[in-house]
Amino acid sequence: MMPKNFLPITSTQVFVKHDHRACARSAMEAAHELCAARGLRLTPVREKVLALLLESHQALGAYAVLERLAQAGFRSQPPVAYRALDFLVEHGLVHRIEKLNAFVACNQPQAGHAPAFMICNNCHQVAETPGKRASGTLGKKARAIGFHIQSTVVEAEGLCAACQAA
Amino acid sequence: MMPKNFLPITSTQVFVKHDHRACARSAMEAAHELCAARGLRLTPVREKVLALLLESHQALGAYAVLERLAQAGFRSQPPVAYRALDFLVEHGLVHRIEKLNAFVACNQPQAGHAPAFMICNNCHQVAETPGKRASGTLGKKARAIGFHIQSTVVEAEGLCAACQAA
DNA sequence: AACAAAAAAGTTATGATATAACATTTCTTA
DNA sequence: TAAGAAATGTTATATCATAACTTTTTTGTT
Repeated sequence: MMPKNFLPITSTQVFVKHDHRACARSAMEAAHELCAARGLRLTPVREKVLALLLESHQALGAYAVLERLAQAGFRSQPPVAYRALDFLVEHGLVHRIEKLNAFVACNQPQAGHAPAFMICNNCHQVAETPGKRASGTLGKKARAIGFHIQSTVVEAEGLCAACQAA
Repeated sequence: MMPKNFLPITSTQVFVKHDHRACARSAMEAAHELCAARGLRLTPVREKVLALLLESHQALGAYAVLERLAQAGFRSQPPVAYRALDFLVEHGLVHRIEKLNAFVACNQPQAGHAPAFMICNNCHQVAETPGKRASGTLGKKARAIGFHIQSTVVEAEGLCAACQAA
């Protein structure tokens, strides 16, 4: 179950000013509920990594995460960050952005199997949009040649509305 | 101009048996003509890297390319491979597959600005399909929020028809 | 409570991918 | 043929990621 006050942020909102405290808090609550529901353990490192990623809508590299973990008193070897990130990605609480070799918190843990991303090259924020698997040209082509899609990467780089204006 | 006998391979053909000699040869001819037309220098390393990638429809990592270059008598420092790959990618003769941190030769150098890829997890071949920039859900969403797309990454992993059968 | 099994975390080491920076050579063209 | 541009040579290092093994913590069972 989602928290009663759960209001998933939409890609529309990521690039504009919003109540980020509430945005991060509700995502964290959703993560806790999802883990409870599935019998997963959101251990201190895992929760901390998620919290770090929820601080902004920017993607963080594994070593940036690691640095912040160390500052917070956790161990500072690469596997510490990678294990937590792997767990969070595996359960859909965090997404990997291939183009950046970096990670963003998921806004709607319950929703998407095939999210797409918009990456602003100026403010470095990343918006997620819940897209369906292979809805477009690619999906059509895949069906045409009998290719069975298991996972997709869909990422657009460009400029968000605010950064175009400036 | 394309060579008169230029028959771009389509994504349909990549995953099935085809005359690969002809496929590679025509792509190389197309590359030469494209470079001639744009005043670009397809130097020996660059041509060799393209030839290596044209040997199969599998993606090669930069260090795999480097190894083969060394075997062919070229220098063996990373920048040798990366510079050639950068050149080829910049001019659309080769594409980078983000999911694999690897590179594939382009089948239709003249065509695409926003290609999409199907990566078979079994035979490791990669098919390119010429998709338009942001034709689907993502493009619609981007327009809706005023996000200006500069480039896209669209990659699907899965199983090609032949590998599903086996 | 005591134990065994499983999961997570600690630790060391290394592998894989990518680029910065500067020197030298080759090509182009005026 | 000299100057500038482009490409290549070379050294060093930055960045991203995982293998492999040990120890600790948690969980489930008796």
